[in-house]
Amino acid sequence: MFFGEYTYKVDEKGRVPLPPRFRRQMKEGVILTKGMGEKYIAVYPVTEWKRLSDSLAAKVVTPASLRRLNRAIHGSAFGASLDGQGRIILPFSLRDYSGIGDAAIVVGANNCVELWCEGEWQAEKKAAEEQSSEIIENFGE
Amino acid sequence: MFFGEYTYKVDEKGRVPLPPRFRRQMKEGVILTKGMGEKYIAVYPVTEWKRLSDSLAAKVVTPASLRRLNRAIHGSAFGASLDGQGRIILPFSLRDYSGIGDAAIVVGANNCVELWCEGEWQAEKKAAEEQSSEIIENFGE
DNA sequence: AGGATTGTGGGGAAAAGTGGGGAAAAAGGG
DNA sequence: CCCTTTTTCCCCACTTTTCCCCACAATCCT
Repeated sequence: MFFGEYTYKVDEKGRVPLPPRFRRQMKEGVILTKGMGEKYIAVYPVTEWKRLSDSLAAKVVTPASLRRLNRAIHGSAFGASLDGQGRIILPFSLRDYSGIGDAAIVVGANNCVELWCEGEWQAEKKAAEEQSSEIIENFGE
Repeated sequence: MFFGEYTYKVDEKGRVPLPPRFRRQMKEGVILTKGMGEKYIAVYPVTEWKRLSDSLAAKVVTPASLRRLNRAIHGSAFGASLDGQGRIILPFSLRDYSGIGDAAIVVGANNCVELWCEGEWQAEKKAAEEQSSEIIENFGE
């Protein structure tokens, strides 16, 4: 279970530290992918990734749209592991996609960790705030 | 069950004592989140937080808004535990959000504890006072 | 009044953030 | 095919921050 919001620098080599609390669950390595929908980088522990990947494989036989999703997800996936300081290296293609420059917002999102650039993250938070207030209002029913 | 209103100082390191009566229920650690709607910090015992988190996951249906709500809730949640003196450390982002400076109002609110800054708390109390009479009138139905 | 508990503050050890150097591996050219 | 150049990756080191413990003073309870 991941939660919390942290800000880290990205050094010249494209390395980003992950919060110490997250590291134990990522000892076995991680998978980096493009986020779905919004522009961020998703970081899955390998065990969690396998779960998702398997559940997708079970459904992928017929529908073309699912095959396409499957291809998109796996095609842009990178394996990575933490170095001695608990950092991962971001492939350039993902850094470019997400807009992350020399700083990254690291967000715990339950079963995965998300990396955002400052601007996109602010916009997302604002959007979430507007949307969630209405969800919460209707929550009692 | 938490109730009562207390005022504590926040020291230079961002530490706030919790009332001794609350501490036993928080031995296992707590989760700090932004309050919903008004600007305060909510403090949940971990067991209570899991209950809420689960019931929320069960209710939300559509994937897009689920992702966003999931992110909003987990992203603004922080784990913490009491030190030897019964204090917790407030992350800077939450202190900033709530407007809490060097003093905090600690309010027991049944299943969680709320931390308010002086100004917001006075405004909230006043608003509650004006509304409460009519709320109570309609409560039986 | 005395003891125990609590609010408040600070100091020191440990860990985390950040940056850089060097060895191994990969790529490229002769 | 081998040597040179570049890139990658791992380890080391420094600085800052965090966290845990101890200490004093005020308050509450008996």
